[in-house]
Amino acid sequence: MADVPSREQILDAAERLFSARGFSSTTIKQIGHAAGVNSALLYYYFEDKERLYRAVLERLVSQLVRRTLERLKANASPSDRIRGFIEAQVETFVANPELPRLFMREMLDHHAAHAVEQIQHLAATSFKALCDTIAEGQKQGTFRSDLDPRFAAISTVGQVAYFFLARPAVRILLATGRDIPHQTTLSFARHAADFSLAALTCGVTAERPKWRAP
Amino acid sequence: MADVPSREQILDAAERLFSARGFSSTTIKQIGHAAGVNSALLYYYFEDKERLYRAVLERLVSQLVRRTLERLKANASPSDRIRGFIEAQVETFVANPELPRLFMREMLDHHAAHAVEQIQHLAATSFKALCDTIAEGQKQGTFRSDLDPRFAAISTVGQVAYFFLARPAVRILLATGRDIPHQTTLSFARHAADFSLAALTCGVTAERPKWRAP
DNA sequence: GTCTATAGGTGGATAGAC
DNA sequence: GTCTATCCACCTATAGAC
Repeated sequence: MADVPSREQILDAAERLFSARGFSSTTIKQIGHAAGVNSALLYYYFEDKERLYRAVLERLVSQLVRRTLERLKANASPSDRIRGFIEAQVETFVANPELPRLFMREMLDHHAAHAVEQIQHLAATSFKALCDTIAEGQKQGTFRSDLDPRFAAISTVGQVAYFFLARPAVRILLATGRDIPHQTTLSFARHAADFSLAALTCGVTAERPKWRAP
Repeated sequence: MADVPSREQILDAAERLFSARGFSSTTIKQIGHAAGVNSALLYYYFEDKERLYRAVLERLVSQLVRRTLERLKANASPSDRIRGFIEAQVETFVANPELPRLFMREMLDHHAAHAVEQIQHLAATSFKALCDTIAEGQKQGTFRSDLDPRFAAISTVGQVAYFFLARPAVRILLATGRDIPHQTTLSFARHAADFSLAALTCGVTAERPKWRAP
């Protein structure tokens, strides 16, 4: 708490506040206070509020990309790699509960956007790789081929992301207390993998693709 | 454009702006301008900015609840009702692109929350009803019984919600232009129903449930 | 009902001492 | 590097004329 450089403390505090309250309702003074430094100091390390925000996003996104790509490149069957992808996604979200929220906020705000590049990076790497894995499984005959692999990728990622994003609704539905127990999160991770793989492998036959690029 | 009462115009403008920019970065003056009235008039119709926000949320949530419940109560098989639910969700989101965004923002902000009641209402009615439909399908033997119906409901709702929420990422992945064509949205709706039903019906046997309440 | 004008407060950012 | 003090812009909300 004491020996951490101020710059890091500022980034950590900003990460927490931006994801909890969003960009515009977080004030420079709040961040300074949470980081235990004077708010004027933020301008010593960062040009302005927006640059600070971008620095926070970059740290987080690179982490997610790295972790998910690792698992997808493993030398395993498409099914196992998809399981690995979902595990990596959940692990990253558990370790960094701010990430999905901050990321979703950024997408919601993207019209007045700050960080479209990060989103593009994520979509072009991690998301794309999942997509390719599904397509490979289809080519091998492991997965049913009448699904658009890109749609299937959205479904796979979406259900997990939603679990973490829609916590208030999820908590009510699961009737958990103020917090969702870690065990429940792990159960859902397993469920999500089962659900996606069931959908992907259900009724596999050698029929030709029915979907075409929209 | 001319004969619409000011109150409605204000609500419409507020709905658009709040969902596009969020609560705190939308200003009273922006809303007044977009509604074509003086910003001071907002205080004639609404006590303050937050009450206006709540009024917007209430309108939207009641709409979604009504539409989805209609379909789930129809006198059809669980599979058909789930298809109907997804269709209703997509139709509502298409007709009201602001809804999912505003709703997600509200969930992200729920720590400093304005409208927890609406979220609870939605979770306790629409979401719960989907859950019950899945459980019914399991009891009938149509759906595999080794899935937690609540988890399956989250997966079902989540993939559709994510498609609408993560538009910047989806656009890049699908390589569409600035907008996602309506046809693509319809295709995804069909996909989502196929995906969920495949996952729910895959390998149906008379085995006993493997999941237990978390 | 709808407007003009403005009070009162807060936020981002800078200057400059230490 | 870190702080104090402060400027200016802008935002919510109100007072009061029409």
